[in-house]
Amino acid sequence: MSISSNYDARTVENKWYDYWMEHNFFHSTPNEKEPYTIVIPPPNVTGVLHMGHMLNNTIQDVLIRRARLKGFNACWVPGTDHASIATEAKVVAKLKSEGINKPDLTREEFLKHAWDWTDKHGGIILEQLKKLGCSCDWERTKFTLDDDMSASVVKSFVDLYNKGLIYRGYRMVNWDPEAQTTLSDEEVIFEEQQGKLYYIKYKIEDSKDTLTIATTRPETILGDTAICINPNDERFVHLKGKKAIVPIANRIIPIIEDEYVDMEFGTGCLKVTPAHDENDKTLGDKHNLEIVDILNPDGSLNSFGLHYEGKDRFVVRKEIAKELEEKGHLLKIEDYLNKIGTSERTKAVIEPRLSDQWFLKMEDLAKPAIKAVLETEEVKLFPKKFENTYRHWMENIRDWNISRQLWWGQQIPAFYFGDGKDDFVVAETKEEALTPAQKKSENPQLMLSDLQQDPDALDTWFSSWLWPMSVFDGIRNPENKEFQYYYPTNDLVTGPDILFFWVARMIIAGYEYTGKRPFENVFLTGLVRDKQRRKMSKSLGNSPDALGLIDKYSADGVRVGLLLSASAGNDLLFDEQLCNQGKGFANKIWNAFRLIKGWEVKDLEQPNYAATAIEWYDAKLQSTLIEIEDHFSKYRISDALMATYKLVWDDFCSWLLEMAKPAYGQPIDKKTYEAVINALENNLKLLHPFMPFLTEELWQNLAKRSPEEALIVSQWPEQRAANTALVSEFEFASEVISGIRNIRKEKNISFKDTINLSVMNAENFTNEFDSIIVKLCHIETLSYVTDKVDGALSFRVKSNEYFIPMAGAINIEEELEKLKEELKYTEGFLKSVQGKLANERFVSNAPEAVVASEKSKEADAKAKIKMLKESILGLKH
RNA sequence: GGGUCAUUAACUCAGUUGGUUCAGAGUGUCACGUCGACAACGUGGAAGUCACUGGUUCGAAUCCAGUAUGACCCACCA
Repeated sequence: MSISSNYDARTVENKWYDYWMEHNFFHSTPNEKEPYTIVIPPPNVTGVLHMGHMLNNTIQDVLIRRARLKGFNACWVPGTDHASIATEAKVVAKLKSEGINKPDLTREEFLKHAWDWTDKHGGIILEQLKKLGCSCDWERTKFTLDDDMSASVVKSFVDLYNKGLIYRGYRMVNWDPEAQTTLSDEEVIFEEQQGKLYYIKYKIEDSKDTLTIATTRPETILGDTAICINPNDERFVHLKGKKAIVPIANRIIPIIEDEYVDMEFGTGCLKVTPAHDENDKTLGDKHNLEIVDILNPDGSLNSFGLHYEGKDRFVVRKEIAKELEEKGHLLKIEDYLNKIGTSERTKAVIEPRLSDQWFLKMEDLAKPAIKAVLETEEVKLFPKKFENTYRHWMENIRDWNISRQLWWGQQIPAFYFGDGKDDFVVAETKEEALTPAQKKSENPQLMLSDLQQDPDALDTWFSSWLWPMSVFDGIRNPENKEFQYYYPTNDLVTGPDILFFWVARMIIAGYEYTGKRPFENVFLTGLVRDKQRRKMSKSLGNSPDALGLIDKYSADGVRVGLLLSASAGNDLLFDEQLCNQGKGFANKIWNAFRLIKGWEVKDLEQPNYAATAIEWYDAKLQSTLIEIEDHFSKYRISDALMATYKLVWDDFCSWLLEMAKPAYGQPIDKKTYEAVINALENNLKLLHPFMPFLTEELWQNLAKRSPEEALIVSQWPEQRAANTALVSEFEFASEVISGIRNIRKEKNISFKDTINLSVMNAENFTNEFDSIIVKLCHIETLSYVTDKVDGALSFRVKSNEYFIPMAGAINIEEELEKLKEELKYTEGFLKSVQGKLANERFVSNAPEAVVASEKSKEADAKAKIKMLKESILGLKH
């Protein structure tokens, strides 16, 4: 038989994914087993896989596959998000490229286009996740705009409204002039930008006096309705009670007084534009100022902009500065660095704008969610440092603007029957709205056709905050069997960038609707960056093509590469090189398999070395299992992988296989063979969550297996007490082996030549490993001696001394030098230990165990010094 | 402006409540080795005043204070 020395992942990966699907291994239904549930952070329905998705979905798959192996009923619910603003923007742009303007379409026509777009591009990302090996329960795939999901959202809106938590208010909101919708505070990203501060001179009515204000947005003077000064500012006493004239507009506005004005900043005079600034709005309300809104929804000026009407705000800014200058109103312009709010999605500069919107009161809702994370720890964040961020946001939470001037999303279930401020009712459907509307309007003749539904849609996050519940229909039908079984879910894996958008709100919704946490553990992955620490982004072009990587390095290789760099809680610097390491690892395992498969098995006596090797490996596996378990419990996925990596590469391949393998061309005994196969199978189980494809391939190649015996549904190795004594004895033996290898290296003794070894066993070390030492170091005879061997190369492990007789090869000077070095070091070490022990405060204050260990160090060092001195004397003679 | 976190080998990171033989890993690098699973390999080596300055302690990478640098979060200063 011949097996290629290169592992061919491509055909293998497709084959096993199909096999798993065919046998329905990803599908879960409630049963008597304990559930382990993850709901996917739903990616944008029309998005494509990027590195961030690859990372967090690989982690989820690792967790799910491990849980499956550990005997849980593992259920990973996949799905996509309708991403209202992002998707609507894409559809609008696409229509525009076809010469269609959104305002020319009816809602129904537009939605038809949007659904066409979604059907065409939707779900591509889910197909890509399959290539990555994700074992999602595809039968449960959900979309946030599915009928049942939307019904849940509408139901919760009505419910929260009836509880008095949702209200409609005329407020200052964040306006995105490009998408022409409002945004929640969280969707506004502040960016530092180099701007200018314009100093503008205003005339005072019936006076020759002037005053100067400073502003970064000179176009807004057209919306000024007052000038504000600090009442304590002595510089402006003469202005009190006077009126100022707005340049260009020549409107007369009052000069008001308020301590809000910072006398130190700018000129000490503040222009008040209540329509375009939140603070000014507050001032305006306080002083009953007029509100002059100068902007159209698209960011151009309206009729209050006078001759600038129809021009964009940024164009006007330049032109009005020029006009002010020409008319002598502009004193100076300074460079000024300030923070500008921009839209998270469209990047457009946000305008504060007054409008009627829907809000959700957050303060009381947040309380149980604060408690769960910070007090009871019912919900745990990993890494823990995010608890501070969470606390800060939650304790300063503001009401959530949930309405969007978009069509793509759940339409707000509010129905208007008149033009008055309160002429509406909230109900799940228009039909249900009718009776209450008739009552409220005191008009029993009111008909369905008289009701107008609010045109706005809900914020996407107002649907995804229900996700862990709504995917199991827990909002509409909380008593259903599935919801009762799968909820609360176990782990949530997502990025810290949506901690507020999504995670915190899910916790809030979970407690509000079920009184329970939505999940127990939140693992916040780092952001994927490139080697220069830059964020991966489309515009920088530094984000590798996900599928291209899989094609190049195999899905297993990419998974390993990503996880190797994903240390807990840190951003990860992605380096393609690591995927290559993953690919190399797969090849290493493949070749170990090849070696084993190539052995001829016979009914032979098991050699001593093999028996010992196998016993040791079993102990090593057990101690590693404990270590892996610990890493997983702390979500240190990369450490768990590294522990597995070392177990397989170093302990299994480099040690066990070298120890157990028969001489070239010789057969192997059955007992050893079976034990090695068993060891390999255990390794495959540990590796499976990280490298599902390769491991299933080898598993199925090792034996003929029925579908029920597939690796994906096998059992995680049983954990027993580890024989730690054996593990540490082996470490001693491995030091002996290294010592011998070192000497071979230094003296250029080829591995093909046999050598002899004499041991002066001062440590009384077990001879259990002798047969292994003989085998791995190609030793002719191993003997124990009580006296030093003359004319031999030597090395020491603790106070044991090892001799390799080598006529003519000994350089006395060199050997002496080596011994002296070791002596010098050991003496220095002894001195420091004795120093500690001579310190009475140490002896009396330090714990007993620490003192005892120092004493044994002292004894060891003394023994070694004695031995070294004897050796030096021996050589000198 | 407020806050959080970081700073350990060339790179990426571990280092649990201060205390086992002079601080560990992976990668990279260097030397040697192509033979018998694998050169995507094997064996071995080099490489760190634990950012800096003080302090607490018998003992500090670990605790405290300050400084520097960086990252992130929050915030309405015109």
